Amino acid sequence: MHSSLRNHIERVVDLSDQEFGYLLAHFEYADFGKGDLIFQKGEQVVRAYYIVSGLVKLIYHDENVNEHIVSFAMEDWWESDFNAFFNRSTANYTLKCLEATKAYYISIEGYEKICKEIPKIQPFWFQKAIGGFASSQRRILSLLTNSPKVKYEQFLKDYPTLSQRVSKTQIAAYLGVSRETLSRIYS
Amino acid sequence: MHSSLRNHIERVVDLSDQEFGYLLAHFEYADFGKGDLIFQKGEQVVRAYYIVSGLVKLIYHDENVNEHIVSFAMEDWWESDFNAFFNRSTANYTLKCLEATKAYYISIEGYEKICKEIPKIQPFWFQKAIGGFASSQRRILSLLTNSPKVKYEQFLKDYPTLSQRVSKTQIAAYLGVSRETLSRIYS
DNA sequence: GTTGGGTGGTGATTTGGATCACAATATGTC
DNA sequence: GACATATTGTGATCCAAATCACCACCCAAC
Repeated sequence: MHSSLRNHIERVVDLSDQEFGYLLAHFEYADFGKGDLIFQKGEQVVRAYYIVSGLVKLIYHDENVNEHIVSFAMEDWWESDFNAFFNRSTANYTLKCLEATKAYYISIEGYEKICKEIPKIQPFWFQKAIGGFASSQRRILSLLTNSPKVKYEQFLKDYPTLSQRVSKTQIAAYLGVSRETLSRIYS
Repeated sequence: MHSSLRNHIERVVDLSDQEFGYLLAHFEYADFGKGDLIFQKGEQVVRAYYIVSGLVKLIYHDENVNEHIVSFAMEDWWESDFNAFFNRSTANYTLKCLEATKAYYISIEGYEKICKEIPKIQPFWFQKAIGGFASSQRRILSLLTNSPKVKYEQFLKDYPTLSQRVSKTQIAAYLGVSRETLSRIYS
């Protein structure tokens, strides 16, 4: 259980048992059912989630209530409306479970406390942020550049496990392609 | 000259004269002409640039040598192939000047040294990273969601000054819309 | 069982935007 | 000044993908 989170962090920075214990004390653990909303657009308190098991999607609803997928996240990934989280503002996105999901979560206060008390963890967060930024840029380029077919192939290549757990409908929404077009690509 | 960089950083963290002096010693200053390539795809040493004046674009060339615009950057913005920079890998993108540009730049070694010697600067970098990530997500949503017209309107709203300095052709490439379509939007 | 929501394949039709083509200004530079 | 080069507008044509419309599943809930 914890070991998942600990291993995850220790891929970047080493922690003593004591340090990890202190860190863990700032997290809480939650269990969500399939279809649950972890947080919704407009909510005040946004937390950052480390997913132990399960699968979630971060979505944006436009004024026509169409749903757009900002990102997926599964085991060993972090997810949140990070803009809202770090700026203590209200959520712009909604986080919904596609599968039953177990996760650790932390508040912004907890996060800041940890950074202050265990400063050596800061590079860990920074690396996550850079990774997220880089993969967003990759996705932007894919959206700008690629045909639906290539977008889909790249998705399969980049996220082989994810692509087997998410419905084609969801993948289509993520790629910005209609469900029908996606279906016709590989048939 | 320096004051620009100093003000920029001090919007997030306060620095003593001594600290800023130490920091500045790790930067170099460069002057580029219009059309110059600051770095190119495939290059080994990638630096991070703080732009004092001028305007640049970060571009990606696909296999058909079509040019796609990852981002623009102007005064008071940072730019680099940050993935290459932080991972010490070769550039995936090319950075080209759209105007004559003056910039401070730093190597990854310099960056790491500063972080170590003046740890209180770390939140500054982190905030930049989060900001970049959030705006990338916004752009992804815009690409997924909006019509060319709305994309353009949002661009004008988000980057009023930038939109007056960049040619329509460049804006069209940034938005993922053809030059002709963009032209027809507002005529 | 049966009802119903989610999923996925596929045909027919429509359309928004790409592409092609050309003209008219700028802008630059030798 | 004159010649090349970017920039923008605009018409005509084309096509890839969206949309609309059905049907066939698969499962989960009652």
